[in-house]
Amino acid sequence: MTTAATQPARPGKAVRTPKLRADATRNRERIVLAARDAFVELGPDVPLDEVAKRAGVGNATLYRNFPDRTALIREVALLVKNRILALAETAAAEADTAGASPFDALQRFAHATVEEKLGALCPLFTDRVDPFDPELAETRERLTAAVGGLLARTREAGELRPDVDHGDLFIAISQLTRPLPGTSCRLLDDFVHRHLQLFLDGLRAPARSVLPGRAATFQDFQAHH
Amino acid sequence: MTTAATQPARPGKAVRTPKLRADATRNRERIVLAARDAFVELGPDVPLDEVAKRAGVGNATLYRNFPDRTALIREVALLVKNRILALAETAAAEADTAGASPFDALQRFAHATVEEKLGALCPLFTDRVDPFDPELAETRERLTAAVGGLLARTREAGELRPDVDHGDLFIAISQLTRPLPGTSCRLLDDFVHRHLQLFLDGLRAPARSVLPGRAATFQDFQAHH
Amino acid sequence: MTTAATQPARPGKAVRTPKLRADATRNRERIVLAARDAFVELGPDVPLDEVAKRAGVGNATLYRNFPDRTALIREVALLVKNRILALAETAAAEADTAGASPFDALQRFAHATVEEKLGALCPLFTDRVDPFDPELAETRERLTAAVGGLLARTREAGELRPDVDHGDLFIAISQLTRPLPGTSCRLLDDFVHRHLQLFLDGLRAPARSVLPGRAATFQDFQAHH
Amino acid sequence: MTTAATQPARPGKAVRTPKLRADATRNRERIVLAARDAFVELGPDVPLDEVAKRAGVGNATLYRNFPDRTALIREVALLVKNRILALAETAAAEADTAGASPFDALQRFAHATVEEKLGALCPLFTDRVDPFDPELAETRERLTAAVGGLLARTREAGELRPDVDHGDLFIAISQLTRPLPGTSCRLLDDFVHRHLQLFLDGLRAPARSVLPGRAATFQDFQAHH
DNA sequence: TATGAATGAGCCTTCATTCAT
DNA sequence: TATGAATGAAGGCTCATTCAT
Repeated sequence: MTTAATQPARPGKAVRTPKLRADATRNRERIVLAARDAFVELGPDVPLDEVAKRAGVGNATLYRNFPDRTALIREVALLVKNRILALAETAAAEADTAGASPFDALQRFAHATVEEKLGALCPLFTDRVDPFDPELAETRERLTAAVGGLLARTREAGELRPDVDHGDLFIAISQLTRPLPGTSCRLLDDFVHRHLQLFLDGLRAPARSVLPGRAATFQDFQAHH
Repeated sequence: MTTAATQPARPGKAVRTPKLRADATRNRERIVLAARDAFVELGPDVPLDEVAKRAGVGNATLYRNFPDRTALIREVALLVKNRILALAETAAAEADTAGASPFDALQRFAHATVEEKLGALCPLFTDRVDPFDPELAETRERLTAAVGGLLARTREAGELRPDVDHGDLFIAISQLTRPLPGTSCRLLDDFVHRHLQLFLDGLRAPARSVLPGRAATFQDFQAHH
Repeated sequence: MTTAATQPARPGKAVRTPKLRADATRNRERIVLAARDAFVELGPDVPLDEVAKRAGVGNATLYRNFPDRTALIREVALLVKNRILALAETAAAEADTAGASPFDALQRFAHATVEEKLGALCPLFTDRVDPFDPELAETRERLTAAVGGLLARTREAGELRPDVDHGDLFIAISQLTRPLPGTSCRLLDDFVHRHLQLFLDGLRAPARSVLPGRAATFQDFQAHH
Repeated sequence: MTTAATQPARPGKAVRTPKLRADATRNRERIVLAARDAFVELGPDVPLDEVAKRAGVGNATLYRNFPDRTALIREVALLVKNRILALAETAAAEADTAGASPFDALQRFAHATVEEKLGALCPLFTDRVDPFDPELAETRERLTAAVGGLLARTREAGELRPDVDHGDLFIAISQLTRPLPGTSCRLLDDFVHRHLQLFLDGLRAPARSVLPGRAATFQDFQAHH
């Protein structure tokens, strides 16, 4: 989806070009996946040589594809956000199903993002990706829309306290699920879902307190992540 | 002779004897405070030269006082834990006041730990301090006792859901209030108290869900922090 | 594929394949030789940056090839021991020649080791190389065998006092020829062969004294060097 | 002997001055002795703080007495040379005793210098002390005279080969007894006297070889040590 | 004067990034 | 294009030397 729409019809030398491009694309993907895993396991300061080794490519190949760490992070961000977008769209659909509890869909979505390592990867997104990057912006908008729909549906069903917004959800999820640096995040995993659930319980209507500050929007989440 | 009990009453030359030592002690303190702030702002990998610069001393002076990063972290941990201990003891006392709501005391304590940067400093405590350090152990025990009393009181008052323990509180607080590395944590501060409050709302009795896993004890918190 | 046996007969592109590797190998060799010379001239604590500069490479290149000082020392040790082994084997052959004086061969060998800087490099071998390193062990065994044969032959010829062994020879040679640290060893060279000769005169049968202690074996030499 | 001839007769304030001077002198001596031992055990690069600690004084006291490492080395050199001078004078006297073997006296002297760590300390003397230092020069001359007499006596007795001189003796002794850097010199001590004896056997008349080069004088030894 | 503390310079090592094949 | 190698710029830490008490 990233750099896809290449001319398949061109004759001549082009016949060999797609072959190479397939290889290159394969390499790109392996690097991005390796980077995501390395970031999750070793933290955002993992040496890029380590990423290259995990991807099974030379370090220079990594640099050829991603001129610097920021460019690689951008790709990981895109990957993760797209996967979370898919989860959000699924959850939104579930929430719209007749007879279903929108809050249940919301909860499933929240817990599912943990598996996508949203928390582990958030540190990457901070002030290291261009906030005006168009492709990221598009994903962001679609994610905002999907989660916005989900929340709206939940609110309409009277299950969500009215004084919270998308940003509150995302910021809190990413905070609660963020592993300690240098720790293989297994340690935390024992309690992540537990504390996330406590937070979700706090989101449920009726509100049990008056919240300080204002509701966080997706903009606020972006500002951080 | 090492630290405090210098003759307060004696005038004259006697005041000059501890003078140099006073200077050194002052330096130690400045370094620890600078370290705490630097850790909070720049994360646990902040160059020690940066800490020295902030403290206004040469880097070797830092190394003279703290042979390595671990020793410095230990001192910061001690400082922070002692300050939080004081907060916990205050809160426990408030909770015992007739007519007061123990949960209110708990909430005030939780929000107060944010100002002490509990979350910012937790990453330091992980596998970087000796878990058997006696001084740290003592502080830990006193902290466990104080918070344990506070929670017990709250539980007895029927304000706390029964399926949570100290560890849940500390782990979640430290996660929710942990700033992103490299971010001046002002960004997060806008929402920290808000999301902490949502979590506290989730802690209130009656429980709104069945929590997965088991209650986290202070041991679990220590294992991480 | 690693080192040598590249197709010598094949023309064309095949010659280019090992090219880069040849470059790297060349670099390794330059580093080892530069290290040997630097160790000889400046002593075993010479800054590795100095070695890198002499080799004409960046310091990180040195570290890429030799992860630490020990690894570099190991390579120098191997180089020197192999060169001395060659001398010993030559001398052993000469000693076996009919009509030749085995003691003369021994003396030529001893003086030749001076040019190989045995003494200059011995300090490196002490407790800085793994005593169980297999490659070093093999060289050591072959060296022991060659010199042992040479000494046995000399002893049989009645030219060597009977109360000495290999270790006495090696320890004394390395001591007598060891330059002062920080001294370009030219100063010493004027007298090294002279004093070595005096020592060799002392080795000659018949013994002119009763030696204290016991004969030093190659093990003893290894223990030091 | 170094800074001794202080006016004992002066009245007035001077009565307290000698007291202090005695203290200071005591400190100087302790520092020099500690330095000698530290040099022997840890090598010529031992941190001066280590020397100060061994001497039981603050590091600044060391610097007050010896402005830099060179000055301290000079004092150690003086101390050691004076002690060896005493040995040489004793040996010369023994050599002159009717019926005694001058070569035996020479041998005893040579072995005795080992205990004075001549070899261990020689590296200090190299290009780190001023060759024109008058006090050192005086000691040197007296040492030359004493050993010269001893050698002359031995030569006259027909026990010493005629083609060697003082320098040969001193250079070889210091080489043979020099410990490996970083090694507590116990390791070497097992064999030092043994190899020194072999060298002495080589010195004995009649000469068993033609020596290369020229006889080394005390000047040559000084050039190195 | 003697001392503990402070300082700056230097070496080892790692890592992001570039180069040559 | 993909690769292994090379590079330089930091950061951690030690030590000789100076300062302030």
